[in-house]
Amino acid sequence: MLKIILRYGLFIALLLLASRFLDYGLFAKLVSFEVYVGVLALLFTGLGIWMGLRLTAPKTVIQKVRIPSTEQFELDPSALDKTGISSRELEVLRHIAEGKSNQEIAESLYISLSTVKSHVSHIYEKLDVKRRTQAIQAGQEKGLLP
Amino acid sequence: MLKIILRYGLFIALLLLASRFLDYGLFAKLVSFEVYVGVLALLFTGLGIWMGLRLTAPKTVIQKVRIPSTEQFELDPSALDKTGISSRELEVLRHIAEGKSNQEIAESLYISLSTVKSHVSHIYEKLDVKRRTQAIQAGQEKGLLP
DNA sequence: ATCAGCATAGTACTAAAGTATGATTATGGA
DNA sequence: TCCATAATCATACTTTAGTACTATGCTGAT
Repeated sequence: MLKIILRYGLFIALLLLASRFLDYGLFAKLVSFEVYVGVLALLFTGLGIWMGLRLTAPKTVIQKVRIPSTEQFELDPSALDKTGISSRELEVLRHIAEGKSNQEIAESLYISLSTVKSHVSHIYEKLDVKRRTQAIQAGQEKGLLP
Repeated sequence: MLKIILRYGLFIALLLLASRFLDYGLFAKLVSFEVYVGVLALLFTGLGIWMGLRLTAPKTVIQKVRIPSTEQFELDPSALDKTGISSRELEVLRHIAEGKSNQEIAESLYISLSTVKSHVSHIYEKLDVKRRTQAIQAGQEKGLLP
């Protein structure tokens, strides 16, 4: 940010220096003073636009960051007691919400498919649902999932 | 957009006219030519920045619209074009996100199970996923689902 | 008028998901 | 210490989900 401003200052200084050598006097016979000012105006307007975009670019980045995160999720601690979901079950539930298959969850957690199925069934009982898609919904509503 | 450009053109023209009356001659005894050019440069740079911001303002508006969508969901219309999801497919996707089985969706929409499966498969292709849980995720990320 | 895409439906198959039951080990709390 | 519960695993089974075709009628755009 500061670098850009410094560079820009340097650029202006250089232009002013240049104008001392290539000043209006040289163009006086070619173009009118008005045209000279006009060209200058357009030149610096373009520069301004470029600068403006450069300076506001960071804002865009901030907004790009904000959209995906939509605030940071934090687990509702009371939800665990209310539902009776254990820590391991919560872990499995999170993997379910990420769209993983039971097999993939098993591999992620280094446990067998049977164990995952067992956890999953318990989760369904505790959340009072019948399918994993419903478990995702229920988990979100109860503050177990983002 | 065009209005802004026209207004800007008019503004330049007025400035040029003004420069004819208040031209350098009047300031010659007060400031050097370099300073005159410098002031002009700064002036038009400022104008350029303002213009640049004006011209890129629509981008900001789009982002402002997307942020409150966290509270009240409204479908991102461009998401349909981007993904190629049809209206019927979107309907099915919504039922999936509600945790319904294919059979239940079929009954809700008064169509056969085959048709639901057909829609679901097309949804998976278009969202580039393999399971309904992933479809829910993708749908939310792409602005198709709340 | 043709053609791409949508919505519908079917069959046949494979792969996951889900249910039921039983068993072992470890652990924290009454 | 004993017991409930969590975490693990297994087997056998049923139900859904998902894939891969094929097919038909309809509509909107070229």
